[in-house]
Parts: sequence; C-alpha cells; structure tokens
Amino acid sequence: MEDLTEMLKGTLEGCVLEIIGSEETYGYAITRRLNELGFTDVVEGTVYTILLRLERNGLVQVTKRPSGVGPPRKFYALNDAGREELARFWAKWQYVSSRIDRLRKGGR
Amino acid sequence: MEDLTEMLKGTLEGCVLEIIGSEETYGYAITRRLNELGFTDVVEGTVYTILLRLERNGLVQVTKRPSGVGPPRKFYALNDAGREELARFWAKWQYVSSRIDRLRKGGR
DNA sequence: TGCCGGTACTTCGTGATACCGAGTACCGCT
DNA sequence: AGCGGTACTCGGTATCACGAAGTACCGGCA
Repeated sequence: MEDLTEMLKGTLEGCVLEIIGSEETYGYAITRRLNELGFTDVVEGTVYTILLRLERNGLVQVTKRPSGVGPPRKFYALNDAGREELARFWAKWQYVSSRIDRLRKGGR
Repeated sequence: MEDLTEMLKGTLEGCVLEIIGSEETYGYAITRRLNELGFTDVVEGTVYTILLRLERNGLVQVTKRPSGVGPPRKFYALNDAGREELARFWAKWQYVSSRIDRLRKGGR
C-alpha cells in the first residue's frame, strides 16, 4: 500500500496505546507488531517519538529491564490516565470513522 | 465531540474530494456540508486551504460564477486526475480503517 | 445615506504529528 | 575483532488542519 503517513496522523498514537494496553511491551516489539498488523512502513523512530510523548504526558508507566539479547528494554504499561486516553481515542475513532463511512455511501 | 483535528489529517482532503465528486460546489457550501455531516468544528479557512491545494495539484476544474447573494463563488469539479485520487483515497481509507478495527477487536 | 449581518474568498503564521537519518550501545556468533 | 540483530535517542523536515485577520459583495433597516 502506498504512503499512509498522513492518514495515520492522530491514529497511530492510539494504536500504540491499544497495543500497550493489551500487554506490557517495549518500543522495538511495538514496531514489529504494527508492521505485522499491516502498517508495514512504520519505523522505529516514529514509535519511539510516540512513546516519549506518552511518557511526557504521563499516560504510561515505564520499567527498564535487561534483555539478554541486546541493550535493556523500556517496558511500557498504561496507567489510569492512559486507559482514559485510550477510551477517548476509541470514542473519537468511532465517531470519525462512522461519519466518513456515511459520507462514502451516498452522504446525507 | 472533542478535538478531532489530528485524526482528520489526511482524511479531510479526501472528504472534500468526495463532496466535490458528488456534485459541483464551492468552498462555503462544502464547509456547511462538512459541518452537517458531523465535522462541526471544521472552519472555512481549513476548507479553502484544501481547495487551493487541490487546484495547485491539478485535481479539480474551477469555474467562477456570480452569486446574487454575495461575492462570486468558485465552483469546483473533479477532473480525471481528481477521480483517480479519490479512488486512491478510498482504497487507503479502506485499508487503514479495516486494520485499525481489527486491532481494536483483539488484535492478532 | 450609512451601517450591519451574512456570504465568500485569500493569506500568513502556528502547532501537532509522522518520518528520516545519524548516532549510540548491547549482545552472541564467527 | 568484526558483524548483524536488537534497542533506544536526538535533531531536523514535510505535511496538514487550524486560527486570525483582512478584503469584498450584497440586501435590508434605521
């Protein structure tokens, strides 16, 4: 699929939030997960900027753990604020995607 | 609904394309149409920048016509390139929204 | 006649976001 | 010692929606 970057703006962060919400994980693995979900062009740099933003905004709890196969990993888990933000994200997604689908089928 | 601007990035242009594709129309009316579709916070300035971009990218044909109730209107219609771009937009939307919905329901 | 509200478009600047590239660093294997 | 895979950081760029201000046309009303 051709370039999706513009369309992912505003949704990619929500996807990362959802992934973290379903299991405590770290940046490199999140990138791989997004890639296998179909977002093949998402690269590490993008995910890390999102993770730093989530951390700065106080939506996640971070734990550093040694890896055994490389440098230590920063594991991310949602806190209460993160879970609320995730719920808001899905509400927005539901709202936007339903309106766009409606526009697609004949509008009104 | 709270702020949707980030989530609309990359999709609002496609929505405008769809509206123009279904009927030849002009900026002010497109804004009202988007508002009644549920995108209540979209303002004229946003739509006009999109329209100028579409024109600059050669996706639309523009016709200026007097209005009778105000200044002349710039009517927009899709050309062949615009119809192709619209098709590409819906293909991308289909791709992205289906993956996100899949992520939402349990992932895999 | 003068002013106001609604219609209609333009332009400049701002903020948020995804992306890119380069760099740093840890590890096991050869 | 070097290499590839793992893992994170940082600085800069492009794109996009938005805000604010300005211009301009028109009808109606005091």
